[in-house]
Amino acid sequence: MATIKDVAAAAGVSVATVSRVVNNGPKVSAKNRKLVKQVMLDLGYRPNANARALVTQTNRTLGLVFSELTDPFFATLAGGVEKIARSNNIQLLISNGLVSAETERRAIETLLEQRCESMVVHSKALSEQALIDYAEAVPGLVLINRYIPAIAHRCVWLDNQAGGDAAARYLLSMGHRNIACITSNYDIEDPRLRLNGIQQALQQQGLPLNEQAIASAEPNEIGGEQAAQNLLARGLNYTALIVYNDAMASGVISVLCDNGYRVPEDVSVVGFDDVLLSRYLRPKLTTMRYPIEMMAMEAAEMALKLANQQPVAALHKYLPTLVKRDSVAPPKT
Amino acid sequence: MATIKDVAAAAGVSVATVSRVVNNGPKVSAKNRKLVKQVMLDLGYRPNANARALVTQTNRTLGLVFSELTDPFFATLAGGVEKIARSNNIQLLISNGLVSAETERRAIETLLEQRCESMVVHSKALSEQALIDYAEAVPGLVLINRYIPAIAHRCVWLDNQAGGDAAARYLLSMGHRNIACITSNYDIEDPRLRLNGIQQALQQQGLPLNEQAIASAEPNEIGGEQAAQNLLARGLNYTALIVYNDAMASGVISVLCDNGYRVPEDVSVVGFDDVLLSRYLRPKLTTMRYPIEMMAMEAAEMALKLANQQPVAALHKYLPTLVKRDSVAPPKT
DNA sequence: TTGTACGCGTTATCAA
DNA sequence: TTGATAACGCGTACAA
Repeated sequence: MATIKDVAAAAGVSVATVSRVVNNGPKVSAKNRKLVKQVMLDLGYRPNANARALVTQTNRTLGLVFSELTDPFFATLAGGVEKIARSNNIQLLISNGLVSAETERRAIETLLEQRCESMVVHSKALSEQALIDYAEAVPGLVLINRYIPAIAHRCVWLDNQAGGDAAARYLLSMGHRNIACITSNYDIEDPRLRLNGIQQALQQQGLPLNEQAIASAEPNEIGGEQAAQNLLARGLNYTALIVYNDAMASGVISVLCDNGYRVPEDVSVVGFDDVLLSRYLRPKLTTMRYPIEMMAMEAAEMALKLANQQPVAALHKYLPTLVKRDSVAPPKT
Repeated sequence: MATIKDVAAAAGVSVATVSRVVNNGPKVSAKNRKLVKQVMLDLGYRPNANARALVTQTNRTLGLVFSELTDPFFATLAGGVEKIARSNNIQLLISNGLVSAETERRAIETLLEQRCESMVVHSKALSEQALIDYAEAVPGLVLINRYIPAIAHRCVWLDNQAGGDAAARYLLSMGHRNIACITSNYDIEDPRLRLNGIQQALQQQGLPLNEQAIASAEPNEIGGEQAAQNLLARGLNYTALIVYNDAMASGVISVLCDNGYRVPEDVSVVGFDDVLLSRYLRPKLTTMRYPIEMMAMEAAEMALKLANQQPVAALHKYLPTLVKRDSVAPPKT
């Protein structure tokens, strides 16, 4: 591929002049500008971003580390980040963190090697200290969906416990007393916090949430099917189910229907996330809205600002809100 | 951030030695190797990928240009590419092409400036000639979901016409004679080809496909709803609908249900893509499977190989296959 | 086994 | 308005 030298030689000018026209520099004669532009076109010249990054010490790149492109929830997250990157003319570099601490670390390291000045990181497995260290090393790093007090202003997160609480309260207010949970079997804090919230709401009514009433599996459609089957196998006598996310909920409803249970007449179901899917399930899914796109956009904007030494607000906490649709009804009496 | 010089100075060795241990070079004493490694750790040294790319003339980066991270179909595509990139230890650079020729061009140009040696490109708006030119300039470029005869070996694509044909044939074989289409209003070849296939199958039975029986809208859930409403407004007297994709189909079914039509008892519906969603819709959606993840993986592998001057097969054509689920039944007589 | 020095493609400084 | 030229951080002949 043609370099700036090739262009300079072919145009009979110095590399400095070429560089000036490339960067719309001020001091270059109209004649030369036109000439150089033509030569660039002829030679198919494109400035080498690597060389440029080397000397300018900045590469207009936003790194995103997260786990699963294919999951609608994460896709929405990535979409939000991408929007901000694009509107700021910033390249998007994606690094997959899967779920393990080791891969998450590698994902961040890779981004570090690329010297991308801003990053939004979705990390569940890395320790708080590790993340704090990274945040210190990279001014433009912001955490999404995780709250670490020591670096609170670098975190954009959702109050999961409040979400669990709100879901449970809603069901209670509808008259449900036999409530079961289907949760994620990932060893991260989100499911624990949501469960805490649920438990708290139930306890306030003097209702326990015992082990028997909790089934866990992978947080996707298949997992939802499995967990629902397990619950069924134990003899289902609950009137309502709080499910970890909408993907699982779709699997749950599917199994419920296949086994002759009507939703919501026999069993009510509440999801979490409000992924697009939930509007097209039948019945339409009642769920806790997780404003992930907005959060992702804010995280990306923060990352860009921080990398530019601009200040950001101190608190970026979001609350899930209840979206009432058709999957909840009062229990049969 | 610490450079190789810093490390060399701190360790009291030359940059060459440091470089050797970074790259696991052969000739360096165990003592020095250990020493340097320790210093790198202390200083938090990370090799600068830009500088490295500059000298090695390769940056282990795979560029992906496509339109919509948020769309499950494209998310699956991106997921396939990501898998291959990750398993080959290659960075993923994402460039958004939206739908216009101009943005698609810019997306590719950006990747070009990054000097990523392999790219998988999903371009619908760019002209054949423009893509041929790019393919010539970048040996590791492969096109996905598009077929250009002149560079056939660089294309991974689906036979859309065969898909339309198969869907229509299936409906015909079930006894349907009044078939309508809901299609995408994007000005690209895919909807045209699928429609051609449908028309061809119908004509073989002496059935016309007139304008009245075609409604178009954006290829997503909302678009599906709108198109279905339009069809309804015209007075729906069809027994079966072939819909451009599963997302639209979910919107279509939703509107149908809301208006008292039962699927499939009153109206049969066939989708396209076999996105995960289709398994969780009620009724489960009968659809044409678009093996997009497999195709994306192949495209990524090809791109990597081509960038490495390794040969690839001449033909990469895929056929959609019918997935029978519950949204099609014989017409009422 | 180790170190010196050049070049990768740019930008930016300083003279001219 | 233009042109030499010194960085930027790294890999790698080549020499020691």
